[in-house]
Amino acid sequence: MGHRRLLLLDGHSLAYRAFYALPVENFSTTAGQPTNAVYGFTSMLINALRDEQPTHVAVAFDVSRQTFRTEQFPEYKATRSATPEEFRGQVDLIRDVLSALGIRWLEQEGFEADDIIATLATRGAEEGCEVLIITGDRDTFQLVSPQVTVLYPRKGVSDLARMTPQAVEDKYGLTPTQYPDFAALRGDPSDNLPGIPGVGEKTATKWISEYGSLDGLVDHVDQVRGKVGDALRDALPQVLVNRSLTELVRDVPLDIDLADLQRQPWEREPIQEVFDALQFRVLRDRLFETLGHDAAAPSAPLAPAEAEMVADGEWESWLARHAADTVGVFARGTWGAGTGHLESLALASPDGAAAVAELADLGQADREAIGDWLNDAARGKVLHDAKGPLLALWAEGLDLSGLRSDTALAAYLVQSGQRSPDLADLCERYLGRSLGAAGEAQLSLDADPGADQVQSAVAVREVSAVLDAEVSGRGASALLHDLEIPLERVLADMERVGIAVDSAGLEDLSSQFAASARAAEDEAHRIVGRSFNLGSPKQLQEVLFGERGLPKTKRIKTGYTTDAEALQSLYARTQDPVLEAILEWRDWSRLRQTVDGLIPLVAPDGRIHTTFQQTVTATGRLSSTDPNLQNIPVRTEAGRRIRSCFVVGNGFETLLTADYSQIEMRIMAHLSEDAGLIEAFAEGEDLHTTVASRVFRVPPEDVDAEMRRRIKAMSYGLAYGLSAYGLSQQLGIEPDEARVLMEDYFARFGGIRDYLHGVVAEARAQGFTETILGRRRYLPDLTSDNRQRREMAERMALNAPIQGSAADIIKVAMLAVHRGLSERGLRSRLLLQVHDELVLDVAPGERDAVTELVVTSMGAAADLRVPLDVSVGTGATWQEAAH
DNA sequence: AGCTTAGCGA
DNA sequence: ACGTCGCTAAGCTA
Repeated sequence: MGHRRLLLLDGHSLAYRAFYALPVENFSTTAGQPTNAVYGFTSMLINALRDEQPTHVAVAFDVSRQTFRTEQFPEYKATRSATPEEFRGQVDLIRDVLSALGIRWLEQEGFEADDIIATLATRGAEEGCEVLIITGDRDTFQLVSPQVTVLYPRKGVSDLARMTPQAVEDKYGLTPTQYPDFAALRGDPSDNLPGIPGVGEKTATKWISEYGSLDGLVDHVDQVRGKVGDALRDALPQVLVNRSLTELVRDVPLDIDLADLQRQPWEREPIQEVFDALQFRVLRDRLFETLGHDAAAPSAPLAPAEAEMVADGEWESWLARHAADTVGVFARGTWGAGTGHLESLALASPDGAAAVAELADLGQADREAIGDWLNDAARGKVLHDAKGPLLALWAEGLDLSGLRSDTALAAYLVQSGQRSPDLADLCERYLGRSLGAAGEAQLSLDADPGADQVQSAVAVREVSAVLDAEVSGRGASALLHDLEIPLERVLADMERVGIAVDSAGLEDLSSQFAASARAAEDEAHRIVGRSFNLGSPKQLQEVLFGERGLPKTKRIKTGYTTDAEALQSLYARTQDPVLEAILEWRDWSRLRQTVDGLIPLVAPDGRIHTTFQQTVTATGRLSSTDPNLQNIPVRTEAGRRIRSCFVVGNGFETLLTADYSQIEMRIMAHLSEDAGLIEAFAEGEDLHTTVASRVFRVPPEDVDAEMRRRIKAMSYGLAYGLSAYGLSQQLGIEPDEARVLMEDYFARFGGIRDYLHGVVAEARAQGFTETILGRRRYLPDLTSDNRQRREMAERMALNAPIQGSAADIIKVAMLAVHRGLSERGLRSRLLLQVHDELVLDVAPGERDAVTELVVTSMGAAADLRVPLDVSVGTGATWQEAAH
């Protein structure tokens, strides 16, 4: 066995050091959680792992202030001020970091972290380990020996003094064993240990070196002359108390062996997750760099598969021999914006055979053989993120049937909430193997250039087997195989088709919006009397709060907010005309920006082909990128002019939009089984008016606009975990008034309150929430000691089943619509999904059939305790089709 | 290049 | 601190 090196850290002391060394305003998450202590601690830890290369690591924490020392001396550390608010919670975050890194942390009731460290250091040294201790507490200097070194932060978190026996002597003129004697004489203000009047470090050192130890000094205490001698004799009892408190306990009962502290192979995923949550990007990269060089770290590469050379004309027979169920396929090529280009396909057969087909090199017969195989639904394939390859295949005139699984979709269902999984990550996680090690071999000349691809194809096969079992174990097989996988093809189709736009109309809007923005900008500059960049929050703050002396708004990281809400309230108070001009400029330039973002994305076919992301949201929704067509303006007249530029396609009769009305409240009614809410839907009148009439106990006709507005905000807010405070803010009423409103609401709709409480309790017990189709969202923070994190998780738990079930339902509807169109031989086609809305191009003569199909499909997508109401509109533009 | 602010949608 | 889920653009900072 090689040389063992044990690294011990004092969690609390280092966290405190970091907390005071790093400005909290520079270290917090966007959610406002301070992270300076976590950052500083983690940074020190990473540096130590890198520089010291320990084989064993442990971190010790204090449990509480009550220890055997406070029993002996109640004043011990009594003058320490209360823990600052910003520090609290950060220790838990440090523990999260340690857990992710696989590093053990220890605490023991009645003892301080120092005692645990002393115990482990003593044991380690006895067993022949080299021991390194990082702590901000100088009492540990007594542990220093030839085997034990203390690393003591001089200042900040990066400058550590290396305290060897020699270094202790150089600094204090004393040996490490003499140090606690010296400390007892000197006293320690931070621990509230009194010193001796007139005796400082100099005298204390002199005495200890003269008499060798505190015991020696006590034996000769009568010989000490002068006033300090009297002071010493007076204070002697206290000095002895000091000495016993300073002595570290070296035999704390710890249920742990040195072997338990051995460094574990690290897992990328939990580390990624924790560091992402803390928003430690740089630190994360530094960590991976550091750990990447660890001997223990990298897992064995996936066994390299030999790619067979398939001769010209031999593909049909190769496929017949090898391509049984289920072949891993890895496509190389490019794709996006509804199209693509395929370079090659790597195939990995279950019999171990593998081959690569370079599309450009294929003869006619081979191409047909591969095309037939791809199209044969009876011969199964698995891919990773098949939507892109599917687009590329289509662009090559090929197609794909028999997609048995998709590792990206399976991984998404198993661990949503994580960023979209790439194949290498999955390989690492589910096979414990690394992917891409073949890349090194590629540097040599005789390396097989297809090795990487083949390896990926093998990985897809193997990962898929593990993941599918995992999915099945969670009861999510139907969700994967009957919903997400078939939907992938529907989305590819929607992307391929795209939606037609009126490019000239967009160009017009761009110049109109630009002109209006310019006018507002000129006006703002004129009022201020000089030119400045309206788009710069920084300059805007200078102008508003500096030059014009307007009252300060809500604080943000970089000063004071200038968001629209704040500017409007400022305007209401000050009537400063520049605020109007700024807001107007913002509106126009935002519109122009939206339009200018669309124009370059219009494809040569006159259509915009967005990309739907199927594996990014935490709740199961789709998202849309390049461009995002799920946030095209609709609320203002000018915004709707943009919608008017999305038009019916050439050769089609009309656009059709269909949306669910109040789907989230309907899901709430279903899940909560609240009789009142179910009845309110059954009545079919205006929902918010009906609910308001019950809450306010007045007939529906007496519900005025304000009552309806409040109830609507309340109803929707509930699904998001709205607090009384939040409701009061939104409605512009007092928190007490909002609280009364909530109480009245729940008095009539108690089922909702019970459901909301229940969903959080259940999620806390199970660790996850579930949608009506069994889509899970894991929320480990529900049991966090950190209130902010816990409450955030609770709101997510309230919302996820509702938002996620709505996503499930419209996905089911999309499959039904897509299938219905093709089964009925209709030419109309799905274009867009906007969470609760579908947009279609309707072919001539198909309006009634499509309307019927869409309404039926959407209405029947789920069997809820309330009906699913669908409203439909048609028109030449997206705007006209709205209803 | 990455973070922050702002703002659009459901 | 105080309602969820997204995406994009611009300015600013390193």
